[in-house]
Amino acid sequence: MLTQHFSGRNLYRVKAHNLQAILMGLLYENQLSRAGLAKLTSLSSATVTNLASELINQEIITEIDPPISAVESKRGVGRPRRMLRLIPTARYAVGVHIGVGLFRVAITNLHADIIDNRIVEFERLAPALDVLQDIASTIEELLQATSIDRKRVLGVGVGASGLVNHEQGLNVIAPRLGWQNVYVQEILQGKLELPVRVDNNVRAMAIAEAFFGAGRGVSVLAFVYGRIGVGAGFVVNGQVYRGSGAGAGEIGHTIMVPEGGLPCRCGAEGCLETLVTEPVLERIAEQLIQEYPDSILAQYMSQNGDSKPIDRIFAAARDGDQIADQMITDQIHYLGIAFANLVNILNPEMILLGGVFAQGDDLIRPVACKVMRETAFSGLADDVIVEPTSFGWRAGVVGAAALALMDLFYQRTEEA
Amino acid sequence: MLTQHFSGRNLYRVKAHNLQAILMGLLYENQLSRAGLAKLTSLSSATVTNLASELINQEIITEIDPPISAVESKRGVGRPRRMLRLIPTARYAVGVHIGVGLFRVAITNLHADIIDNRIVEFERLAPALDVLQDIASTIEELLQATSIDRKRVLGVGVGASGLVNHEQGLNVIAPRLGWQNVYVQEILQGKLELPVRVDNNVRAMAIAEAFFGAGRGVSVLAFVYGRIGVGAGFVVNGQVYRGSGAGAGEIGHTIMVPEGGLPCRCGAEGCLETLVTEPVLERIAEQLIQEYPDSILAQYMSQNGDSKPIDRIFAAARDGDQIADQMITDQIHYLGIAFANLVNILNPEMILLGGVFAQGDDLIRPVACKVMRETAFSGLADDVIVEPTSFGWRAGVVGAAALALMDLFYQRTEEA
DNA sequence: TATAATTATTTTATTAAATAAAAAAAATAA
DNA sequence: TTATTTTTTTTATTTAATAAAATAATTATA
Repeated sequence: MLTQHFSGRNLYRVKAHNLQAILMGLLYENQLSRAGLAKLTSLSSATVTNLASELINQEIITEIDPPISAVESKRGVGRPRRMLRLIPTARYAVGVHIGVGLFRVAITNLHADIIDNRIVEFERLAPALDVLQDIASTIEELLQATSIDRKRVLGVGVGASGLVNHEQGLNVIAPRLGWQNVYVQEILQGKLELPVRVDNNVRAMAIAEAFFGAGRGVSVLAFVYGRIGVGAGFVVNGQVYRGSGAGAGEIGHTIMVPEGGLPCRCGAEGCLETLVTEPVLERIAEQLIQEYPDSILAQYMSQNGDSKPIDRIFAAARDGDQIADQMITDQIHYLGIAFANLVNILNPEMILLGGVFAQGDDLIRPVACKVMRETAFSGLADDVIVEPTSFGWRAGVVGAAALALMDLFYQRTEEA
Repeated sequence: MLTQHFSGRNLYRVKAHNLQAILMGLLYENQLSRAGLAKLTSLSSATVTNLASELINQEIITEIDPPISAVESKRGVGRPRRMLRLIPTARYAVGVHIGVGLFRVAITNLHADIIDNRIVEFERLAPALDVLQDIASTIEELLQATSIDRKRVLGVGVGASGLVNHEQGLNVIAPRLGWQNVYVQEILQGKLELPVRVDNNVRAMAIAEAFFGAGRGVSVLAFVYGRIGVGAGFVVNGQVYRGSGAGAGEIGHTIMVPEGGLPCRCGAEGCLETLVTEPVLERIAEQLIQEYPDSILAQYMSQNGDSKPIDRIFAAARDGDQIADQMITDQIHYLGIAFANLVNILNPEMILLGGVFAQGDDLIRPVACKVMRETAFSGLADDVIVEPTSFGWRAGVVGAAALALMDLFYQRTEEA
């Protein structure tokens, strides 16, 4: 049952909320005077003074030394303001991104900047418990290596793939790992003496962007990630949108071709995932090089080297291969339609791209945007900002750390 | 810019919030003791006593007379609780549903029960100002007729069709009325001495269901309305979801057939609206009766009488016409896919149907549900509750009144 | 039947927190 | 030098919630 809108506000929760409003204000604006904070939060200046000095005593925020130069940007009459800012190293968070056969662990400061990180491979079908044990050990090792005071570590955020129930910290199903009903939060919390929060990894990336990346201040943000599957995460008015159960954002399984579409591993036919993922693009490229053995594409694909097939496809398209370019255009057309559908339903202000969509941004974005704007209802997509993720391949770990930062620091709701 | 999560909590806002938590609790539970309210809101019983007596003095809530009969349901030891409940007639709200060539006005009490209502036709392409003048006069007339004290009327809610910006009270575009950028709120507020709130009419219906109808207590509610077009409204955790601009819920223009779909009046091809609206079903029925002139469908369609063609189509299907039944199944198949897409993206707990979808509920719902459950990702739709609207044809006006009730009473956020 | 136990509500005194108003601080402008 | 302006801090006050105690109204039990 839903109880949010019945819940009263106790006084200590008011203070906690106001402290967090100040922290969020400083996170968002980077530096702000007490007067500026009072205006932003609509609290009185006296209250801001009090709350700020509390945060200064706790060494979470600090006054910035006044600029020595008199040639300061905009200086007016009156007592000069003293700017406040967060001390980014006051607290830390650990982020864990669980990929397919590989996990990444990073420790970040309050700005979600990575201090140090580890990448560890694991057997794709290893038991969940073994992988989680591995993760726990890696976190311990990372904490040792960075010699960060454990008391300053807020906790661990985990971005897992598949359906994840954030409230229960439960990875309901992760098809590609063969995981089912893994209580990640409980298990990891047992191994580490730290609070743990778990969410879907794409949702975590959306959180990172909404509070620490390109999506700061955006009212409705959609993050769309494509790799082996396609998923989306939404942040609405500074709140993560998770749906009623575990499963908002499964955009990869929206039906694009209701008749005669390719079968998807989910059982349905014509899902977006059958059209625009990394394996799909690779498979089509393989077919094309049979048909056009003299193309740049065929040449690039057969070369030796470390680069992944998808990178070669993008490289071929960039180097003028019409076949590859047309193939990408044809397939990404469907991504554009998916974006239009997203716009029609959710009306986001911004769509950010991750994974292969970010890797091939120069090839993918123009096509997807054009189709989206042509297709969406009555100019609804005209002002939608579409950009690649600001975190590159780090989106996963930064997202997981951001999840911990929001849940355990900036928007913490648990009782003291 | 987005400022919600920076805003501090002033003390008077705390009290206002707690008063509203009590009102929402009583709205939701119908009757509740002070102790029950304390538990629900997590406020102390002393606080509940104080706030409740304030509301009793204002004659907004009242104590229920204790049951005379000793054979009361569940009675335990201890001092018996005194139940509190809303006085539904303490305040009233006016709802206005602007349809195509027809508007409905109703006045409701705090439970969104209709006290009295009017239905007025207007020329479909009449200037917006004339229609709004008509609406204002009808409201005045209704207030006169019911002789309700104007001081007890909270305000007017308006459900308009097309894109509506709630914040600005602006009907951005209403294609079927030829309206563009009509400042409905400003105009009506000028004509009436009452606060006015405007929103999209389907969104208004969602609000009605979420707070006064079948969707009470539902975490994520989607209301899907079909008539001449198809639209949706969402209520998430007791908050209306409106998107970043005016346009969340334009589900009718999501693309169902990306290749070879029928052209839609919106310019795109293969929109849901080209497949499952009232005019589309009628058009296909017309074609079918050419082909099958001896069918029940043909017979019903050619009969004299007042009933609308769509009712005859449904009647034919109900009376065993295979042609009509198959046609409905074929078309509603797409509605099922649209539901699956909605489930994949938003993961609602409940989907409520309005308009033709409610009229033909017995024929439509089983098909749409079946397809939805078969198509949605990994059992995500298994627990989704699908039902027809609990307000029938009143959904529009009740929705508009509900909008006013929420904005101006139960969830009012404006400063005192 | 009297008394104990239980639960709900109200009252009283206290506490937490925000804030208005005044004061102080630190600059520029006249 | 003095006035003005703006920011910050301090002081006194106000608002609102709440803990604890008291009261009320019942059932259970001796």
